[in-house]
Amino acid sequence: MKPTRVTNTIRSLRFAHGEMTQAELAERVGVTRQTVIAIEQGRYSPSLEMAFQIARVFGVPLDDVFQYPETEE
Amino acid sequence: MKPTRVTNTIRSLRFAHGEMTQAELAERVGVTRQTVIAIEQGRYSPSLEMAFQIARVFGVPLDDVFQYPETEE
DNA sequence: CGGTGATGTAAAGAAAAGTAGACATGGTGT
DNA sequence: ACACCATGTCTACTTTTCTTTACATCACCG
Repeated sequence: MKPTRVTNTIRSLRFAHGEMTQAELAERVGVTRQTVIAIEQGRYSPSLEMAFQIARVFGVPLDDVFQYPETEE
Repeated sequence: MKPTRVTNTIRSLRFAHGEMTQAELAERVGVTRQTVIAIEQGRYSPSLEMAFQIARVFGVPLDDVFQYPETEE
């Protein structure tokens, strides 16, 4: 399982939105808590669909949640 | 295989960028031509990582390439 | 006509993402 | 001490994404 290059600010956004728990975010997005943990820790990059859903929960554009660094293979 | 809710403007962007072929886009993004075809046709939504790479090839923000409709479960 | 390049389809399989359940830990509150 | 809750880990499993190969079609050009 290669770690993804995509980083995110989910943890900050959760706290900025009323101490939202991982479980609550998972439920709102429609995935399991396991998945939220893995994404938040950057263990793998989510599907584009899930990325959009997460951004929507926080009411921010996708780029505010996920960042992609310069291409350095 | 449920079709994704995510739509995209890859085809237009390819033509807007000097008649770029699917094969060339695939090579630039680092995936196969098959994958480009499937994404372009919306048969499934790409990984967030690939979405970022495609946007980068065209030099536009991710939202210019991919759109996510209102949540209608 | 024959050849080439761009696009599309299909199937098998590998790889990554996502699920489900069990269990561990640290904090907080009673 | 005990219960509770949020977080995290692990394993095994299913689903989706992506690859590889092969072949079909269409337009264009010689």
